[in-house]
Parts: sequence; C-alpha cells; structure tokens
Amino acid sequence: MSDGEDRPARTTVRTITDLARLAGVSAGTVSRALAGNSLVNTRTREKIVSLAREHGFRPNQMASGLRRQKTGVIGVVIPLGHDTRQQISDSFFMTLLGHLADELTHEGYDLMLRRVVPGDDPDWLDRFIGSGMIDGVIVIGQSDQFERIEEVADGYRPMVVWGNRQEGQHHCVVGTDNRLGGRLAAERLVAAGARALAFLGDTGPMEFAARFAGAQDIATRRGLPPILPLPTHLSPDRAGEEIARHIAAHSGTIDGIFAATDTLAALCLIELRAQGIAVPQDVKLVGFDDLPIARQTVPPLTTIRQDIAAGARGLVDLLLRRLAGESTESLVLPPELVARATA
Amino acid sequence: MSDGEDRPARTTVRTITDLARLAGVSAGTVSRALAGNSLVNTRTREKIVSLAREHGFRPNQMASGLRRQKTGVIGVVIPLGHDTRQQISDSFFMTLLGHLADELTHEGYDLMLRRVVPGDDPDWLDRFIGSGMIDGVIVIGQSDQFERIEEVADGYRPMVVWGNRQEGQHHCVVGTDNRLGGRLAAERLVAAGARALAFLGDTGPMEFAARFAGAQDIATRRGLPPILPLPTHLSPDRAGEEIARHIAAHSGTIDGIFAATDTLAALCLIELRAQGIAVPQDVKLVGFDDLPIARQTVPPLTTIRQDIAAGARGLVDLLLRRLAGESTESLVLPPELVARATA
DNA sequence: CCGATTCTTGCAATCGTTTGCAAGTTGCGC
DNA sequence: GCGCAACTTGCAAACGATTGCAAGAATCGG
Repeated sequence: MSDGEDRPARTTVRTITDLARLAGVSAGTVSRALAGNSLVNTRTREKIVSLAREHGFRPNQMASGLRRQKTGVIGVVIPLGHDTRQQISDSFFMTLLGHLADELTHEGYDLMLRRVVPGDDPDWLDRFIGSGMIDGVIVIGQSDQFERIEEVADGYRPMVVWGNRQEGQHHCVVGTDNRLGGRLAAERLVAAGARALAFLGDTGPMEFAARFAGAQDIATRRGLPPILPLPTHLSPDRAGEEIARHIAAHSGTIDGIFAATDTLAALCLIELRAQGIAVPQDVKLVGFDDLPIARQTVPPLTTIRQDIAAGARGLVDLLLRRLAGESTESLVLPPELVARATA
Repeated sequence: MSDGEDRPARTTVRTITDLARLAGVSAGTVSRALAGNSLVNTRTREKIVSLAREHGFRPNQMASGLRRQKTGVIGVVIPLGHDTRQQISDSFFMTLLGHLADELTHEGYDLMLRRVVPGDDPDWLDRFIGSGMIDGVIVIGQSDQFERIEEVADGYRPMVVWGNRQEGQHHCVVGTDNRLGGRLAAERLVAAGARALAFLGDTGPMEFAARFAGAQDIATRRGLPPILPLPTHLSPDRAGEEIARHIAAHSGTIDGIFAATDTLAALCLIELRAQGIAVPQDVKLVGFDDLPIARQTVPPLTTIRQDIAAGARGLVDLLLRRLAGESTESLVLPPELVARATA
C-alpha cells in the first residue's frame, strides 16, 4: 500500500466539463456515463469512470439538485416550543436522531438538521420546506405547533411527524400510544399499592398531556382521587429544584409518582432519597421512555418503554413512501411496561 | 395590467421570475430587493418584499447556492471507525451535536449531518467535501482516521476536527487535553488511597489512548505498578457483560478504576454493587466527561469534566474564521476534576 | 435649457449538471 | 449497394438565482 509514486501534474478537474475535455467527449456524455446510463458505449463509459476516479472528481450536488429538482436530502427539524434548552439534555430526541441518521444514510439520503424556536419565527416550517434544499421533512415533536403543522400538511405531502396522534388530524404521524402508556404506568402504580397518584412533568405538550390523561383514566376507573399534576421544566438544572420543592410540599400525601420521562424520574429518585423517602416502600415511581439511564438508577427504574429504533424506521419508511406518491396512514407504536424495582 | 394569459393559479409563486411578473419588474430587481440591496428604489423594494411575504415566496437555496458558490450549510460528519453502534448510545457526541446545532443556527448556518463507516468507504471525507453541498466541515472524532484527515487537511482549509491534538499535526483540532485529564483522574485515585489502578475502556481510539497515557504518567511518577487496561466496547449492552467479567476476574487485586467515559463508569458502578464491592471503600472510581448521568449515580460519580458547550463554540468559531480566510491554531481545552463521592 | 451626475432598472451571462432532440455511425438484411 | 434499425454522441435548453454592465430616468448645477 505504498503511494510514493509521483503524480503527473494533476490538472484540477472540478466540473463535468473539465472531465469531458480530458476524455475528449462532451459534457453530456460524461454525465450519462457517470450516471451509469446505458445510452453510452461501454468502453467510453469505462474510460470516463476511471478518469473520474483518478482525478477524484465528484459531481456538484447543488447543480445536480437544481436541475433534477431533487436533492437527496431529508430535513429533520426540532421545534423548541416550550423549553429552549430542552434538546441539549433530552437524550430521547438525540437517540431518535441517531437512529434517523442510520436509517436515512442506509436509504441513501443525507440529513439536514435544523433547530427552530417557533416563537421567534412563526414561519419555521414553510421556510424549511420552501428552501428547495430538501426533498422531504421529518418533524421531531409537535411541541405546541400542532395547528401550524396541520396547516402545512394539506399542501405538502412529503412530511412525517413524530408525536401524538389526534382524532381526525391531517398530518402523518408516528409515535407511541401515549395514553395507553399512561394507563400502563398508573395500573402498575396501583397494582404496587399506590392510591394517591401524582404526575411529574408539564402537561402542556401533547405527548405529556396524553400520558397524563391515560393515567387519569385508571385513577377514575379505580375510584381513586384525581391525579395531582406536578409541573416542571425539562432541563435538569431547573427541574431538580422544582422537583425538590414538589416533594417537600406533598411528601406523606402521595404514594405513587408517574414521571413524564425517565430523565425526570431519575432526578426525582435522587430527591426522594435526599429527603429520606424510600422507593418503592414509601413511594412508588414509574418513568417513561426506557432510556439507558433507567437501568442504571438505584434502585433500577420501572418504566414505560418506547421503541425508538422502530419509531425511526417508521418515520423513514413512511416518508419514503410519501415521496414515492403513496398516501400513508399514521403509525401508532405500542408502549410496553418494563418492570424493574421502583414500582 | 395583466399579460393577457388566463392563469387561474396565480397563488403559486415559486420562482423569483413569478414574483417579478407579479410586481411588474425584472427578476434581477426582485433578487436585489430581497437581498436588501441598496441599489433598488425604496418603494419598489417595499412593494416586492410585501408581495413576497404575501405569497410566502422563498428563494430556492439550491439555485442561489449554485450561483454564489456557497450554500450556507456546514457539514458535520461522524466517522464510526471502531464500533458502529457507538453513536446511538454515546450521549457525549449527541450532546456535542446539540450544541453545534445551536451555535451554527445562531451564526446563520444549517447543519448537514452524515454518519460514515470509513471501513466501507475509504473516500468518506473527500466525498463529503467534494459534494458541493457544504461550505465547510466539522469532523466529530478522529476515530482511527487520523491519517486520512491529515491528507485532506493540506488541500482543504474550512475543516475543523474534534479530537486529540498530536505533535506537529496539520489539521485544526479542538478538544480536551486528554492526557492532562488522565493525570487528574489518576492523581485523584491515588490521593483517595488507591494503589493498584485499572483503566476501563478500549485504548485504541486516540482520545482514550491519551487518557490512559496520562494516568500511566502518574502511576509511573508515584512508583505504582503499571495500569491494567480493561478493554470494552462502548455500546452498553456489550459493555455491561464485559465489565462484569473484568470485575470478577480482578476484584481484590485492584483498588482504583479510571473509566474512559461516564457511561462506562456508571455501568461499572452497577456491576461493582452487584458483586458486593463497596465504592469508594473497596474500590475508588473516576469517570470522564461529566455527563448528566454523573450526577445521578449512587453514589454520585467523581469525574473529569469536558466543557462540551465550550468545545462546540470553539469548533464553530474556528471554522468561521477559516472560512473567512484566517489560518487558525488548534484549541486545547482544560479538563477539570469534579469531585463527588466515588473517589 | 443643457450637460453631467446619480439613481434605478433591465438584460443577459453565469453557476454545473441533466436530458430531449437530432445528427452522425455502425451494422444488418435483402 | 441501399434502406432501416439500433447505437452513440453532441448540442443546447433547461433548473432558479445572482450580478456586471449599460441604458434609461431623474436630479442638479450653471
């Protein structure tokens, strides 16, 4: 593998025209040859291809995209409606993003990532779609932008959204059945002996609202008192304090906590321990997501699992089918109780 | 006045030419108006701008990029040399990515994310750079591709790499002083009373090798026996088992563990507890990164902090300066000991 | 009122690739 | 040797926005 050979003055060949001159053919022929187009003679093609390799030529994707009216890029946008700091810490979205990158790469697409703050730019979605840079878009999380997304959905097909499914909505969504997840969580708490339940987390975002509603379903069905909402932010620095305050205010009156995410549950566990409350003896706790951290808390966290990898596969699969012109139904994934030691 | 053609679909104004027709001016004028170019009369500009807003017109970024020879997109590439599954679980890279997205958005750039497996495609870096889609590139992690990156660095300026700094290297790098971090970790272990040290993690990747070397520096200086390497993979599923085996094999003979990352340290903590080994009484443990999880383990993890946000700022700052034609030095960030309860 | 400035605006070339069309070749059967 | 396919290839027009240049309009000093 020695490359000590002196390369003869390598003329820089940037454009397809440069390469055409070198090969003694026209630009059109080069284009066809590089595309593996059968219209071009085999020998000519081989010559061009080897010349291209030798000079490290790569066709300009901008020009190609402009002409073909497709870019080979899928936009992934994360609207930060509630808590601007959210993503940095929320490993759920990041994990989903990782899987999306896998899937899209595998399908030959590149991924263009954009974080937006809808409050600052109400036009965030149209701007991204209208940029001409992307063939389709995946929206990660509806945040508080449900209406905005609905508006766009009618006029723009290649869009799939991660989030919660609503009755009769227009946009194609992939997500966990959050309400069912909420039911599973509450059922587990109740089965473990809890009677006075609380929900830890902001009930504003659609997903969380559904989880809360599911838990409330069970409380109602069992004739338990209504579930107490304990709102928090998502960034760990702020959430820690807020949780501490909630626990201090309600310790003794609640014996079961359903946390909106594992991240919050883990923080909650720390605070409970700090305030001398035993889990699961004094208080039962169930999280949501089944992030890696759920396995590593002490005691390990009982939680509701979302299949993130399946979600990513679903998002990409549906998007590709929409790109191909199919019209697709939304995909609702079943959550799953993972019983560990906190409830 | 109308141009006489019957156009029922006057709502679709996709191109600058459509808008020009609507405004009764030429395409060039529209382009100038939208660019806020002072060459165009104020009244004309206002008319065009309001017309553009009204019809939701957005200039096509592909065409613009092609003509201006710049795209407003920065490529971020993650080479997966060692462990293909790595990224999914490694929240360090994901957190860095989040901060990068923040910084780049703030500077008006979009982010194109690409994951590559250099083993499958030795040409990964040139391919990305040569695509014409990006104005510059940030490489996250040198992986085992140091040489490849060096080769490219001489011919392509707008590239900055996250990783470890080597003596006399050509490419511009931002990263923590891993060797110093290793020293800090080992010093802490020794100060806490440990004498027989082990390093938990693969020593292949450059960053890890430097951390290991730093720890070894201290062991040598203090006349301690050489540090025992306990290699593992990074994905938690495989790492868990491997760690359990390591601990079982060496319990009793080692009393201080320096883990290559907090993720590994957290897993290690679980296994130590499972095998009845008390931390920090029987074994001291120090991690690396100071991820959120470090605060949430029981007991909380003593670790070496990398300032990820500062790293992201540095990467973007250096890249922008290189785009502006400056030539820049590498940036080495100081690690910091965060003393908690495991050592 | 004229010539010289200064503003505005349109024209047309350009970025690099793709692709419909037609011209040029070759081969083949008769 | 001719006519008709079947191949190859080149030409030139897109794709949509930007920008140098120059022409037309407006302004101004004398």
